[in-house]
Amino acid sequence: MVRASSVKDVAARAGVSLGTVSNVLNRPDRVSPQTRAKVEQAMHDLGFVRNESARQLRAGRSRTLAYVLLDARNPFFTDVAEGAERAAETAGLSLFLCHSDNRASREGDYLAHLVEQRVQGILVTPVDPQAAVLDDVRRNGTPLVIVDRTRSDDAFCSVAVDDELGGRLAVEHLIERGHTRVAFIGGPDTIGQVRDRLAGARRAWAEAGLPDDQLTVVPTSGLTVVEGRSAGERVMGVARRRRPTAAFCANDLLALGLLQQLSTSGFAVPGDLAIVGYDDIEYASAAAVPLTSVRQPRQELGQRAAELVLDEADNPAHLHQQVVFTPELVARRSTLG
Amino acid sequence: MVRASSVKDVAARAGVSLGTVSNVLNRPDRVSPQTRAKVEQAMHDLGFVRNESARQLRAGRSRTLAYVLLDARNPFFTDVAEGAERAAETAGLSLFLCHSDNRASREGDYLAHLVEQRVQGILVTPVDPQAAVLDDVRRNGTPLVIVDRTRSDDAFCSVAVDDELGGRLAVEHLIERGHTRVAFIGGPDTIGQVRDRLAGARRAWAEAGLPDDQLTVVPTSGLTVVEGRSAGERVMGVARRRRPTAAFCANDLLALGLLQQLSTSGFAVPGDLAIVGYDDIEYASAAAVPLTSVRQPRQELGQRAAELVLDEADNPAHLHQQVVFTPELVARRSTLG
DNA sequence: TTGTATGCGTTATCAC
DNA sequence: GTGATAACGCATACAA
Repeated sequence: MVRASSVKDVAARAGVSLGTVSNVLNRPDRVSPQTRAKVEQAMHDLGFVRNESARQLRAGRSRTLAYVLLDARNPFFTDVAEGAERAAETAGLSLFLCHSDNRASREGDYLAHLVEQRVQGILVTPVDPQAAVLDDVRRNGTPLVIVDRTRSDDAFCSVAVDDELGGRLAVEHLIERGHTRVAFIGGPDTIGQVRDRLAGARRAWAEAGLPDDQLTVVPTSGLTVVEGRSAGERVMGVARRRRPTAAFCANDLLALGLLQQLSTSGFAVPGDLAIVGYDDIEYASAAAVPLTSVRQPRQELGQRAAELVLDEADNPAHLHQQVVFTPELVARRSTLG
Repeated sequence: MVRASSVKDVAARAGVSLGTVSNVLNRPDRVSPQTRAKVEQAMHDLGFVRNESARQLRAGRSRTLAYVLLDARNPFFTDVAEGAERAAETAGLSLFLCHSDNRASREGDYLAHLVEQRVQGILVTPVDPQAAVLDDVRRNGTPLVIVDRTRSDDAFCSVAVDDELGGRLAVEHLIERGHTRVAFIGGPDTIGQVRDRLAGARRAWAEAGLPDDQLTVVPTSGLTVVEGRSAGERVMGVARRRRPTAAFCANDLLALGLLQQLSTSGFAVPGDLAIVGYDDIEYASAAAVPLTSVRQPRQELGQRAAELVLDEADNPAHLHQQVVFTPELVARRSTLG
């Protein structure tokens, strides 16, 4: 096909005016059945497809949302995306995914492009929630919602999950199961999520009246399977009578690595060490010993974010809000034996 | 911000004509430094952002590519996307990801929207490579490349990996390691990839002069961890002297499930059963026993696909081509002991 | 019911 | 070096 055909071409072929073709497209009831048939035939013959750019230029707004995410490989984000997708579908919009791959430059490129495209709204899990690029988007009038991060000011809507509560839930569960020596495995503490989960854990520990030094921190340099294995070696290297009887991992990948290391070394889970993970990714329940984990309402997170961005786009009286979801503990064999 | 500002607004504020503003944007060398400074100042003051729709309407083409993929949760596809992303970045384009989630209807919606947007090109791993929706895209003049699937006709460019060769590599490796009773684990055989990998395995088996009935097929109803575990129970339930000494799994998730089942039941890998997986996903090398696996050049797949779609968009003499990449066996402890 | 004219924001061509 | 103007494809207000 040399050139896509336009309403003008359709009009010519159907022997009607350009306005009539437009009416067939947008107010078919105002067109007589015969004329409509003629026009539709012509559209079919020519393989006519609306030009969205022209439409959008005229309408002043587009029919798409976008989610700029940090890591497409992390099931957490794809689940969030799934929730956003559903909300978009309901609103008759398309959702495009943009993978920043944790790189600020790529995130910036995407945001700039999306603003130029005049998308209806942007969801973003930013590399840095404080970064000025986000304010630039706002200045240019594109609605934006921050997902799974929060920002000190309230210049944007945001949706997140209460990580401190998540940490608390994990540790309270372990305390209930009778553990009095627990390891927190996670890091680096530059990650806000890690800090908050640990803070919640500590608070629960203190409230139970347990001595500070029996909740030990085993730092990792990342939230990966490999780091989990290495942490496992450190934890199990401790003399038995001083060794923790349970571990709370800052995410499931760490927990899976830990689990692997233990079974390789002949330790029993939860007999020698009980384990709680975080995120409840699919692999958590599919692990050799199904993992107890803290579940975040991922799809709801995405769905709510999309709803907020649409409200900001449509509702002149829109007010920014910070939505915080409640996590939930899912108990499985790794703590229940 | 009530309304985004346009070149006209900028021109008014800078006290120049609209054409000059355009020159500043597109041919800055034709504008005197003073004028340019004035205009740039005005753009800054107003927070001017180019309207991509108008630009695109004028130019007749957009500056984006899209990849419509089946399953954002599968690391295979996200790696393909990563490769495409790199190629897009090199060409100064943005790549949008569209997640069809294996649903033909959503795939259709996305394709329609992308055609209306007049994107420069579409990469797609389709639910059904033969489906007519793909031809519709072509009829409307949007370049399209099929990724990781092939089609009987050659109406499109496609990039894929030689699955039959992959199956052959896996089985040849096991034969070299001295195995003479092997299980192929995978299914359902409605999936072309599964059929091809098995076909390759059978061919290698026959060429080695081994008896047909010593390559047994253990069917699964999906390519998941859970299915892998259940297959493990079936394989290891066989009396020892008739039991396979090695298994070739149609993908890594199956292999991981199998591995879990074995270690839970006290079997040794590769001592009691050697395992070869397929895809070489990240978790394969991070498994308790690192997995031997067949690696596909995922990023190259995406990169090449993007290059092909750009060639189709730019080059009038473009010819469709079917690119088939060669897989590679990565040997690790699960077969080497 | 159908046709005509206008403008959305940008770019490029052509005078000045 | 700068400014006026037409065109991209569509949707709408209005005229016929």
